Amino acid sequence: MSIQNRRERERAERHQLIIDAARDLAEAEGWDAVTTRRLAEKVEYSQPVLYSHFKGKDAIVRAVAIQGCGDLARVLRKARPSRGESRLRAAAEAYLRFARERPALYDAMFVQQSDIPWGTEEVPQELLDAFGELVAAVEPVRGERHLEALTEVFWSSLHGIATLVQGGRLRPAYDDTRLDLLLGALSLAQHEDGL
Amino acid sequence: MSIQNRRERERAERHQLIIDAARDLAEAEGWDAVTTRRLAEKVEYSQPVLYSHFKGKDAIVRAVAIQGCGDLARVLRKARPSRGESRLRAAAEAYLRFARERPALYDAMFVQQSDIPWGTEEVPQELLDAFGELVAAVEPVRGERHLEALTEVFWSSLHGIATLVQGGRLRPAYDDTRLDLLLGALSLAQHEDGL
DNA sequence: CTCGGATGTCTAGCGGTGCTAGATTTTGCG
DNA sequence: CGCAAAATCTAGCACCGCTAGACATCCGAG
Repeated sequence: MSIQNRRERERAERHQLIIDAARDLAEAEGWDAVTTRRLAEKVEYSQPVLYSHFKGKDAIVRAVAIQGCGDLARVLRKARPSRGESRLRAAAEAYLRFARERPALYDAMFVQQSDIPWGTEEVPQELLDAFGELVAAVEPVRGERHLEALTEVFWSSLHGIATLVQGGRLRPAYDDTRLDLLLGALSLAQHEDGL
Repeated sequence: MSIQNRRERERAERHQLIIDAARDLAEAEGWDAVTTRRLAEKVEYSQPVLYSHFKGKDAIVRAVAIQGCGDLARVLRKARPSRGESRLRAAAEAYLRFARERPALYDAMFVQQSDIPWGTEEVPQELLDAFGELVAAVEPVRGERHLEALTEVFWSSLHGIATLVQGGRLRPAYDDTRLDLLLGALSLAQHEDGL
């Protein structure tokens, strides 16, 4: 009984150790550097141990991605607008900061294709949480518009900006103007001049 | 002299043959299926021939991507609004259709990271053309806003939608509503009710 | 305390990848 | 024809994800 528990606990710890090592290695050197050999060396076990925890390399990346969604949800929840700032802007800035500061993690979450069931069935709770935070940020400006679809537009725009910036495909000089324009467009406020 | 010309011509033809084969193979079976061995087999040469034309596999993908930008530019140029439709909508629909119908090509162009100099120096003309078409589509709704930055927002939103839809991360049921909301937000027109 | 089976871990290897050195064939000219 | 030069191929390297089977460790029964 207790022995069983100890083994399960140790196993769970090692499971998390693998996930952390994969994420750290990816953030330090990119996902190309995350090979099963290097990962095994980093956790100080041989390769087959990885496969006793995960079905394959993809499953490890998937685990990193899902936990990353949890991180993103937390970041968005803590993103509260400073005085005079809209909640929408606070969320947008937090989202883009997350993508900028943790590009490899963001890549695993939303760029690399994976068989995470984003569809209707069995969506990870972490992703629902993150999306829920975006919904909450959009709600104040929703007006008469469809809340979930509008949130998808908001998310898509942020995602597009994040990935195109990361790839060096947008001009850094426009970073601020671009965000202002997006927030102005999504808000119901009539586009005031002078910006 | 003439022999030289003939050789150069044959070489150019084979250069293009490789690019076409890579694109076709990617569109048929995904980029994972594009290995140097399979590609060499498809063009009926051995692997080293590929390396006499391109520095490496990345360079082949890059060539495919750049020519894809030319395709996109052409598609956007031909996208003329039907009666009652805004030019912005025509461009958006053409862009999303391109991404949907040629996902592998789109992936090479804007998702896979590459060292194409998107920055200031030496941007491929094809990309400038494509971006120019987007600028032209945005111009009518620009108002007092910064044209290039607004176009970047438009592009980013389309790109975000295209990639998230491709990854199955957005709900297909909202496809139409989502686009309506985006176009409504970007247009200066006050968001009319009933949609 | 010993021993045997279950559990856990490792070594070694398979078929694949991108890429390249050196051998080999083809080419075109004197 | 003979032969240099150009073009092309064969064969191999180091690495990849993954796994079968050998080996080590552990725990409980006698």
